[in-house]
Amino acid sequence: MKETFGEYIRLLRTESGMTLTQLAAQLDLDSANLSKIENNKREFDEKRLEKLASIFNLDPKALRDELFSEKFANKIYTNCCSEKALELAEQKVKYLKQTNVKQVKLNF
Amino acid sequence: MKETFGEYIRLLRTESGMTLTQLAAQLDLDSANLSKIENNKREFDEKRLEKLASIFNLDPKALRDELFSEKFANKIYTNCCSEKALELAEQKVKYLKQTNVKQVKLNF
DNA sequence: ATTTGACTTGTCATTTTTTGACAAAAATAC
DNA sequence: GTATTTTTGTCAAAAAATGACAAGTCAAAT
Repeated sequence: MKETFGEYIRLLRTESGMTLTQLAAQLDLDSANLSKIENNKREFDEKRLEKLASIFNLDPKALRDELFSEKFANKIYTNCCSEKALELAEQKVKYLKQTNVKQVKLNF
Repeated sequence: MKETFGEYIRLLRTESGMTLTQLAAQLDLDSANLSKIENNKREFDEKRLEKLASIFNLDPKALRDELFSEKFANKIYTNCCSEKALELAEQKVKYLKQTNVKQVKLNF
């Protein structure tokens, strides 16, 4: 059972005793928007992943997986597709890697 | 081992002896753009899922899962995040459902 | 060799979505 | 009370997806 990415950030932030404004500044972000992120009203932008990781001394790779898992879960939750999509995705990743399909990079 | 969504459409189409133009017309889509979809250069638009399912007599639910799994796999493949994200996503979906978090609907 | 039909690729204006920014309202602390 | 922190709403600007069309390749048929 995992919290959302926003809840995770909030946890990290409050544990380290920072205010929204303080963390937002470090992330080069408006505090109002960080608030929305923590409350699942906005997505955390990929481009701030590295900075977030370094602020809290987290493994950037792991954090990236956290962020994308968030996006996947969100997709499933709000688009009435089943968890089966996740299993299928696992197969597809294998297929893509094996065949080296040139795939366009899409933005979620 | 699964083909991409585009390859799947192409399979369905050629098996039923249709041309790009014919299928595109049924999907209310430009044939050039359908070509791109089949070649993984564009995404298939969600709003055409129902129509696609009915044309080929497929289960709309299953087709939807196929489409989203495609998006997930694509994300992982082009964004250097690991398959771990899929497992994490599974947990998160459970969490979201359990806590009924109000989540914004985001577009991938 | 030319035509025809099927498919591919590139481009671009329009539309849609996301983002950053700011103001103002709640909530919380002092 | 006032100050600080957080939340919410809004909106213009930026970014991304989409539809549309022109021009290209290729193979088969004649």
